[in-house]
Amino acid sequence: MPVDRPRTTADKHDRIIDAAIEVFAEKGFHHARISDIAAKAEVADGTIYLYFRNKDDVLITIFEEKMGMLIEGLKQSLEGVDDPLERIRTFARYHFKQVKDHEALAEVLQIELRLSNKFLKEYRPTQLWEYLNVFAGILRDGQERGVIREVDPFASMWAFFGALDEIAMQWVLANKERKLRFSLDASAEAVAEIFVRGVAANPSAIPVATPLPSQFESLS
Amino acid sequence: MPVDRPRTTADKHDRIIDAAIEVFAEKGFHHARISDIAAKAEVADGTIYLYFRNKDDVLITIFEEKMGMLIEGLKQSLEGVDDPLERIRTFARYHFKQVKDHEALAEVLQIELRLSNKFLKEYRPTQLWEYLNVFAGILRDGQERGVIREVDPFASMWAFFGALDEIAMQWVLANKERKLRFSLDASAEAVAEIFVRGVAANPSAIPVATPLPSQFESLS
Amino acid sequence: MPVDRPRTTADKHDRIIDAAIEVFAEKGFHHARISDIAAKAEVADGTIYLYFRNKDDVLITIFEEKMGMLIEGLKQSLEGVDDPLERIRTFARYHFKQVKDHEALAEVLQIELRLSNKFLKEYRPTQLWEYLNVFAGILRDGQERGVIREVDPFASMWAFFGALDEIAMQWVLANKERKLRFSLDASAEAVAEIFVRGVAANPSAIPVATPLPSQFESLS
Amino acid sequence: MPVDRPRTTADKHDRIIDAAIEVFAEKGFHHARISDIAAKAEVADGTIYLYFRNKDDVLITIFEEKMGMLIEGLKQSLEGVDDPLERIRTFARYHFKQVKDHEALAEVLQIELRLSNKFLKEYRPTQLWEYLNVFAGILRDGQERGVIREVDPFASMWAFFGALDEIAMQWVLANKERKLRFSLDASAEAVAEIFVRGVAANPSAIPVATPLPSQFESLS
DNA sequence: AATGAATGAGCTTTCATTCAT
DNA sequence: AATGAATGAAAGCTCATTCAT
Repeated sequence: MPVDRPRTTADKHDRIIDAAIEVFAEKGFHHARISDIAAKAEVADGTIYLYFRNKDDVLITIFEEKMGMLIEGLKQSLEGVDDPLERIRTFARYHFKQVKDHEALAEVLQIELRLSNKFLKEYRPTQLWEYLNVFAGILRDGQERGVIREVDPFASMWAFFGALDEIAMQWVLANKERKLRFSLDASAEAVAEIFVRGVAANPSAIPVATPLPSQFESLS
Repeated sequence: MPVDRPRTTADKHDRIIDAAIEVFAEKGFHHARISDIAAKAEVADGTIYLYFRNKDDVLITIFEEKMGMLIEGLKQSLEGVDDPLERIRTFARYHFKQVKDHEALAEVLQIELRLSNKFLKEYRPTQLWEYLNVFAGILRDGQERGVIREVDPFASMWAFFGALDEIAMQWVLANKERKLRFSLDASAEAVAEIFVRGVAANPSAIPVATPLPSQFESLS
Repeated sequence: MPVDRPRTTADKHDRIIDAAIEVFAEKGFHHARISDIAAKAEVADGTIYLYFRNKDDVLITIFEEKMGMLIEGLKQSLEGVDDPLERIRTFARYHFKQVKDHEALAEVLQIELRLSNKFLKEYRPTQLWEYLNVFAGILRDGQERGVIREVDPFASMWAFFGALDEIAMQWVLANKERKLRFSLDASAEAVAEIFVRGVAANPSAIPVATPLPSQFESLS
Repeated sequence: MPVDRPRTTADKHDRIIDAAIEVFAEKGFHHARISDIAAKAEVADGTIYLYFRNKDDVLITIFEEKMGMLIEGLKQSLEGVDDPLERIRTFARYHFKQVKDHEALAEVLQIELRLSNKFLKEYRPTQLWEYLNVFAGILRDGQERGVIREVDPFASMWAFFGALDEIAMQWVLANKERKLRFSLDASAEAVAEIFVRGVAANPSAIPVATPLPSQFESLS
């Protein structure tokens, strides 16, 4: 019964991923050195290349694995919610909650990932589409039920994601610089409300919610 | 009427900017060499440093100068339009028209600019805020007139921009790879319609437009 | 009668030389830019090339002109001194006095000049030889008079200069760093005494001077 | 008994140092490229940076390691010599012998090292002080024995080194240009004799040596 | 599987110098 | 004589990746 085998277990893959998230968040993808990640994961530099093709692959893998988890979580969050319009709200709330709950990961996914040539220009983010397809599915379902008007699910889905993403981006950047952060919760409601009413077949039937206060003033 | 005055005029600044846009769009910011830009602008490498601090400064300057022009153009486009909801539609149409009309520039502003550490992490894009403030102004004006409901102008503005930007991004990326492009015109209408209804005080009064067809299928 | 012609006089040559001494002393020869010198001399960059072949030429000219003055001064200092041994002492005292009285110039001549490839490897410092020949002359004269023994004037001259120069160098470096400086006056006496006795035909006849105290302790 | 083991041994440090001495002597420190050194040492450019911080560090390391050896050798040379005055002569002879026996190294230490900003302005040449302290030690010992008069060991030490160094410098420069070289052996005796008599308590007791002929004529 | 020493490609930027005005 | 905008050469260093052990 081996005592003191603190990190021997072959969880090297995970250790590298976790180390990379921290290092990328701290120094940025471009300034992060493989040797930094290796040191933090307590493996040799070369070992990283047994698990990943190259530095970009580490970043991409972070994206894929974490997106997989996010998709799972999203689906779970939506499980108990039936009304398509309420599902839209749930989606927005879930999205921002993840950003708030996983700062380092959010920084990597929001910022560093976008700074990668490979990701932006060559990679097909299948996982992202799957994530967004959940939204398109909500719309299609709502359209079948007659709750949502005839909107193009694809255009709407990208617009929705763009809105969530931009606000998440601003929040992460502000958070990174320790500037006064605006409320992500309020943002979730605001964005959700615009889209709910924007796609609803009968927007007049939607009860007017009192908007949560205090938004973004500090940024302009 | 001077024919063939190849490089006499002291418009070196503009020549460098224009050359840089082409080179950045073609090779990407990171792979673009100063000497590439200099060659295309028909100046010496060192001359670029008489007009710009460094490579990043060239990129940032492209952003600032072109955004200045876009803001001007946007304001002109809105001049004849009175109805706040119609102004939202005009904004969206204008935004996408610029993307379509200036491919190289759009590629630089959509892609290369985002790949710049300096821009993303250090630069305060005042011009972007000014651009977006036009949208916030539309909302405030509409709220005063009672046409637009109580939405947070800031959150809405970022959501609106995020939606436009994401779709523009997808279009530019698809365009870059010569993949079948979806219709930006249709997207403009779709996004505009969501936001118009999303922020309208009385959405039921908005006539249902027949959505333009054919969206995004090629991307998924 | 021209009023207010502060710098119009065609003393540009001198203005450039003086500016260069200051700039070289302050930033070092390598880091000094021609434009720095031009700015301080209040002339255009190109103007410097009307008066000097290149940057090295400015440095060399400083050496030549200032050495010319030093040689003159040295000869004047020696004028009233007849005894060859005393002339050696006078030489040493004069050398160190110049170092102490002209800090910026000393820094340029002691440090920056030596850092110049051109000066060290290509230039024939005729002026330096003339300066040292004064010492060789003292020796030869002393030998004719029988006061100085059969030493090789050339070897002795370089040894003497080396000794003066090394101590001057240490003092300038210490002075530059604002470290506690040792006494140049005491050093003059010490070095002079070694050489006086070292070359004297009859050293026993030389009265033993009480050495000045406090030397160099701070440097080791 | 392995013949032909060209680069297997992990003596890369030494190989780089030796290559650097040759390259620095041949092309000068400033014109020597890292790739030149790497090629001569038969390692990759980057390998040099595994062993040295930068180009200056290579130069400084040459100084430190070689000075360490010189100090050792000096101490050995002095081992059998008891008389302080004779020890001074031994010091001078040793110094010049090293210059003559290691031409490339002498060129680097005499010339290139002095052309280095880092070395001249920032570096504290501890090893040099140790080398010179040997001389100061000789003086102190001689003073205790009453053989050497009351001279300041510090001033004398720098003067002695300056004298040796200047003559070595002139010889190396002349040697470099293939000009007629003067005799370093004769110079050793000449300089030694000046300092021996210069610091001796009883110079009259020193037998007059016939000076070695032919000095320096070719230089003036 | 793991290591880590070794590799080598890649390019911005400065600034002395020129020369048209 | 004077200007100063324009030129263009030149190389150190980093670090992702490899591969012998």
